[in-house]
Amino acid sequence: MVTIYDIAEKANVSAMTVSRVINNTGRISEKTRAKVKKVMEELNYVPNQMARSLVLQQTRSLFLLITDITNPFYTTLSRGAEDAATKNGYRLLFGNSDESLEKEADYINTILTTRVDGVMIAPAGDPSLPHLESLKRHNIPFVLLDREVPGVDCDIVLGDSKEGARQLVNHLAQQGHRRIAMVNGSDTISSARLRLEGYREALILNGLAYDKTIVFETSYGPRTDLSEMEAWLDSLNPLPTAVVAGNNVLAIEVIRLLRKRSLRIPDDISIVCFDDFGPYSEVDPFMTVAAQQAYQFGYLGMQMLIDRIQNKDEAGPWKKIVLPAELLIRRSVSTIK
Amino acid sequence: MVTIYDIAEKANVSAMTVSRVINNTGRISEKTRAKVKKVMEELNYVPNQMARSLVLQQTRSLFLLITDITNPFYTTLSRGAEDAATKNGYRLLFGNSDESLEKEADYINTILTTRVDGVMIAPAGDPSLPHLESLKRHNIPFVLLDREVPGVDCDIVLGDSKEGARQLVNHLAQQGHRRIAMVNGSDTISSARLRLEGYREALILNGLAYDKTIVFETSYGPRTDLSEMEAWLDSLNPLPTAVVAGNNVLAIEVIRLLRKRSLRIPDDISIVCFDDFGPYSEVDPFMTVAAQQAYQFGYLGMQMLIDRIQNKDEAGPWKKIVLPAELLIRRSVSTIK
DNA sequence: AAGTAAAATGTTACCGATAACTCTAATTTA
DNA sequence: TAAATTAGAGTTATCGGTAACATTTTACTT
Repeated sequence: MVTIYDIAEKANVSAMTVSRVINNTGRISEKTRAKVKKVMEELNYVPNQMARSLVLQQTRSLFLLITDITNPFYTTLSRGAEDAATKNGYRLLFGNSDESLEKEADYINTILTTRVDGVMIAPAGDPSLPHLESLKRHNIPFVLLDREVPGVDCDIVLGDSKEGARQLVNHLAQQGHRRIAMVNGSDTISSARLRLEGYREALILNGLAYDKTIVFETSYGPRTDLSEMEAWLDSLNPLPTAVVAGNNVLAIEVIRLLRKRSLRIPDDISIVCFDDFGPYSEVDPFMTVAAQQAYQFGYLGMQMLIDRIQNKDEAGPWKKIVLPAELLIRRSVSTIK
Repeated sequence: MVTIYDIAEKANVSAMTVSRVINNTGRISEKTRAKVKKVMEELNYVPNQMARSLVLQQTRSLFLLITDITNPFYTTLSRGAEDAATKNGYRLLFGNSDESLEKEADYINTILTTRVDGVMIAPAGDPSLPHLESLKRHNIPFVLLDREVPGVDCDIVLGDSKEGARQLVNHLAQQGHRRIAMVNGSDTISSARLRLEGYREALILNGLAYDKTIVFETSYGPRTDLSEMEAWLDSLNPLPTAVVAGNNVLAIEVIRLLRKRSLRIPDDISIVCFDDFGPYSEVDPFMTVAAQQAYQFGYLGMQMLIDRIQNKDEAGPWKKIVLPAELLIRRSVSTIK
């Protein structure tokens, strides 16, 4: 491995002079600068970021931890985050926790040991609290995405889950649906709680009763085994005329089960969900959704994070951005006379 | 920041003893070990990976560079890579080059300066050559994904692009299509060249002429401006009865343009493409595709990479894995009498 | 009880960079 | 022309760990 000492020796200067050329600091004569640069090229020199970070006590890199890399909500969010990070001269690294607290813990460990300058994180849920406390303890600035965690004060970007759920249910009610089921993410996740609340409130506002036997709670992430969900679905008698899914992944899984039973959508049963399907909705604009501004989640969150990092001393009040969801009416809901 | 020296002082031992406790190396009495561990907990000690990597000359982390984080082919591939990396005790970092040579160069720089142990990379194209040479020069093991780069010898995982394209065209021909257009990725990308070749060969085998005016070449990645593609589409007279898209992203963009013209699929025009849409095909199994084994790309590639890293000295011959594509017939192709 | 092997711990140097300070030669100023 | 700046370098210490070697304890032999 070529080091600044190798360069220094070959160029007949001190290592410090090489460092100055690399970083464009201090005073260097044009002649020496040229000489050093030439040697660097000749030897294919690449600075060692670890050595540098060790002394500088900063890495110029940020971390984005999402819970499902195959979910277009998060990949679109990632693009927003990436754009904002790059624009500000930061390197962005990604991690995927898979909605798992254990994987999240591993990534938190990576984050702490590699001393990144800041973190954007979609927490696995309320039990992520110790992970976030750990970040706090070690003074690593972070921004929460999409999910609040009780007991944690920080900058955060949220979607308006309650209002989004209300819109979905209102739409179904307006189309004449009276028996509306819900498949939702875990109760330990703030957005799931709010979506359930919105669902409930909208039911009542539309003169419908809330019936907890037609609400199924599970994980937001894709599961390998659908049998539990299947058992729940089979237990419903009569079948609901519509299902609200807590996110796009759940919607797909419900659809898979419905297809298995040869139930047609929307003829036999209607379905709506949170989050759009990225570009794939265009292939066939089928699902009626409450679309969230995924790109903005990432972009705005990243701006907040960088802001926080660069003004670490000032420590203004915590900021909270709430982005509204938009109801996109497509073909997955039937009208009931 | 708490260091091993802080621990050492408080526990009344030397820094080396602390290091030994952390790494479970050397001989330590149970009493000291317990004492040191207690102090580490009290002070919330987290090892500094940079300092460690600096002396160990290895990071235990790998890098995966993909070209489109919003493409389900790559996100599914990522999951495969992640699983294989985690299983082997490696940390995996992701980067997204967006099919851009410049962004790729930035990531290569990150890779070199951060001294990761190995890299899996879907190169932006043939012009990625210098980037890969750079990795070689600095002795960083890498595995290529999905795309060959002339002039580079290395381990690689490929899809059978030629055969996949043949299958798509054969299917169209069997359904009676005679005028089959193609929208393809850049000629600087090996998979695009092979897909074009497969398309061409299959045309001829089906007694159809190859007409280069109905082949449009562009980037695989999503573009913000569709006007060029639109102009090409408008120039086609008569309109082809079917379009083969070089990947899923291109298929979506073609569909967007066709919809804009109120052309119905498959009634007015049929479309097929390479790569499936991940779970989203389930929402509405619409598009007939040559599905690639995305997860396997990542998983097998990662295994090769780790193998190469762990047997760096042995240096066996370069390995090449070619994964077949599977034709999934759905509803986007009409039958012409 | 003295000698020795094994176990437990400590010392020193180094990984590759940069900050802070020092030094020398050239240039400016009075 | 001597004194004071200033430009252009170099020296040394340090970031937080670990390897290799050195040393001290402890346990075991005879």
